[in-house]
Amino acid sequence: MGQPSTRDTILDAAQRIAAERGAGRITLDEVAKESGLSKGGLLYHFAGKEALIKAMLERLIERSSVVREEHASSLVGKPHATLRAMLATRNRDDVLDPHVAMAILAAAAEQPTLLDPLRQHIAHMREQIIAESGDHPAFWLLWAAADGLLFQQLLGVEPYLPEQRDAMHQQLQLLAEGMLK
Amino acid sequence: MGQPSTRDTILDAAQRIAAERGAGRITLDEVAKESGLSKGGLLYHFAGKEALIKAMLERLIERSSVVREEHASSLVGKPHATLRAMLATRNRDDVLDPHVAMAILAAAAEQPTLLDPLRQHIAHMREQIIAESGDHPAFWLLWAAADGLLFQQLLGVEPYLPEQRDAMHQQLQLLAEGMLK
DNA sequence: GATACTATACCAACTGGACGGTATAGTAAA
DNA sequence: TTTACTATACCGTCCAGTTGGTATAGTATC
Repeated sequence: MGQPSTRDTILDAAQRIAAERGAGRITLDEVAKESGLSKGGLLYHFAGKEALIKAMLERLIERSSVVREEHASSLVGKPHATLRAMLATRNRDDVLDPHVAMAILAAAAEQPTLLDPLRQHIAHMREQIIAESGDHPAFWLLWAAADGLLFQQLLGVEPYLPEQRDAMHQQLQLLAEGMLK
Repeated sequence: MGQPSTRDTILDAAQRIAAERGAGRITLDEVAKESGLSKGGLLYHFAGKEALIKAMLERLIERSSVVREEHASSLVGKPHATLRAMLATRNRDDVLDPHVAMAILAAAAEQPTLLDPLRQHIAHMREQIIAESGDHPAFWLLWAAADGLLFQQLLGVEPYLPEQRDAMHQQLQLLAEGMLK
């Protein structure tokens, strides 16, 4: 593996700030300092703050796709591979730091179009699942449950105990097995 | 019914701004103007912006509680009344405007303790459900699915089609009926 | 019933800091 | 000569919060 591109260095820095100091601390000045660049250098790579956040989101989507597709490829032959892979990899927080997710959420609150790349990705996955498994409401309900567990964790509003978290995801997969069979 | 208190007038104004102009437009100046008060007058009633948002959240919680308890009381005798009521009233957006929810989410991104009233409310509902129905992971999974549908709607990241939304909620309640028996 | 005082509910103007973005001049490497 | 920066200074705007004051209503006192 070669050294990361400057772009990635910047995105790493932005993520580090979000994770360690909170979503609200992602300012151009701070990101520049954290990435060891000047502000001018930072703005050379990203047209503005919005572009920076959008790039963070896009990288996140790509990475989670890689993880999911990796998992899906281990399920070859079995039915509902994409759906299963989604449910199985949704809770891996090595790919989505809560603080980073909150940073994107906060930005999306003021700029809804920012989530467009995500919406596109979702539409794509929807198509893939339909092609693989058909279009049944139960599938979307499983998806919603997975999203629910994720959002509850992100916002710290789980009704269950923290140590139950993994059990909840297992439970969901168990339920899915039953429904998909 | 008497005229609303100034506090409520202010909270109404803030919600209106969020709903009509977007979450990012809730500034003290705008809320003051919209509520027909001066900024000083506004700050007489709320110690600061955080207090204002917190009050919005608290009023939202209270209102949704009223709706839910109303529904629950129509289920007297039947088992799992609270859980059923939660699932049945979760999708009523007359009580939670998406933009208002986003405003609170955005604020929570920078000030996580802001959601504490919500966390307390959740803990309370958890206890109530456990007392009524016991502590079974399946219950929390139903809750997660309801939250998932809600968050997907708030963020506009539903995998299903918009016109399927109500059907999804019905589907969830159907599933719940099966699980709760 | 006039006077003094207090609490409540505001208003208008201002301050100060944060922050996104721009500008400029220069450097180093390929 | 283009690409990829550094360094620094600066601008404009937004916006939370402060300050010092006013109007009104009520209460207590003499």
